[in-house]
Amino acid sequence: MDTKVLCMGILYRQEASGYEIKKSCEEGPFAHIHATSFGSIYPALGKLEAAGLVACTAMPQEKRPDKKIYRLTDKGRRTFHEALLQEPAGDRVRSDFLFLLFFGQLLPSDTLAGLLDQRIAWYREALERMQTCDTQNQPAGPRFVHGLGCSVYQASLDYLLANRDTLLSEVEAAEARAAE
Amino acid sequence: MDTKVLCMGILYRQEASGYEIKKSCEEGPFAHIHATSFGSIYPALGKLEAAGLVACTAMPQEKRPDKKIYRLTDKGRRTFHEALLQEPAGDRVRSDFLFLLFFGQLLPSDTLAGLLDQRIAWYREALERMQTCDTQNQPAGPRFVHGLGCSVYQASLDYLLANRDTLLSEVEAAEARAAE
DNA sequence: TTCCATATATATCGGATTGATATATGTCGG
DNA sequence: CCGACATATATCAATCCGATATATATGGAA
Repeated sequence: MDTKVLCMGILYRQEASGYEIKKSCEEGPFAHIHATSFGSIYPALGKLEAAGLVACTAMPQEKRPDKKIYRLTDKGRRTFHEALLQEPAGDRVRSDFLFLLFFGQLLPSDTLAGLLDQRIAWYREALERMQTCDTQNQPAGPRFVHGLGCSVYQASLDYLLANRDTLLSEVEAAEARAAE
Repeated sequence: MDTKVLCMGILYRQEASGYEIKKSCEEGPFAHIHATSFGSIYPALGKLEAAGLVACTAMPQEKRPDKKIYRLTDKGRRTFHEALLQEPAGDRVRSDFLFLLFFGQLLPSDTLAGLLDQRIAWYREALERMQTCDTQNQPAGPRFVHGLGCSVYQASLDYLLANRDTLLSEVEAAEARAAE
């Protein structure tokens, strides 16, 4: 499932520019589902247009670069439906945060505390944003995924709050022993 | 934080071959932390060796290709400690499963049911494996990350079990309406 | 028994992806 | 007034992914 299918999925719901597609993957409904970058999106849109799966209208904007609005064609819609029937690949997660925590006992304890507090703040903000967004008028799929996301983030936050101090005191104790 | 740092981290704990590093990222202690592939690991080990950060011993094996055991050098150890102080990049998640669920109302309901049940089974197996592994003798970092992983997976599983039937009946109802 | 899937083990390659950078300009706060 | 941030597209080197090649052993199914 590559960036082309991701773009088709976003355009399935509403037309958008490359910039707006990126935003959907960062703060919008696809945040925390599929990370991507401009370097993937623009080439993907180009290929989709060449294949007749999306169409593009340039919107001239005063004092800004033209905005190129893409929308899915009928052919694109059919192709997207077929793509949804492919067997999904396994999740791919890459978390520097978890990797660093894994080696937490090698870090200065204040660095570790900073890392934990930063993450706690991040989860709080993410949850607040997610809880204020209106899901009532959405189809069942987005509502389900949204609820799952909230549950998982809440569980992460709860765990961090419950275990932060224990971890820090263990690491501090190890630091004190090493300083002897 | 690229594959080189990942390899150094794994080799920090114990020496290993490229094959074993991959296994650490799939079933071992780094599963669900940092996904990677042979195509990244072998070149990374080559570069680390060229830079004198790891050393390699070829273990001739009867009836099998030589096993190349890598271990971290002192220089590698120092470099790894420095790498841990770098600001971590944000998590990168890519989940075909969540993407498909998002468009659940476009899928045949039996396909959707299969998707959900497969995932439920996957979480159950993952949790079982995780709960049987001994964490008592591990440092604070791995123990903390392990506990976090269990909490998050448990929350996902609970949500799926609690909401599976609701989602399916909503999608089935939509299917019935469409068939009219 | 033969066949096939799985496991051990390294390695490479094309194509996809990342993160940084370039190019413009507007806005908003200090 | 300046720097940070937002809008907007685009490209590029470095890196990464997934498939494939090369060997062989084991264990289960047909």
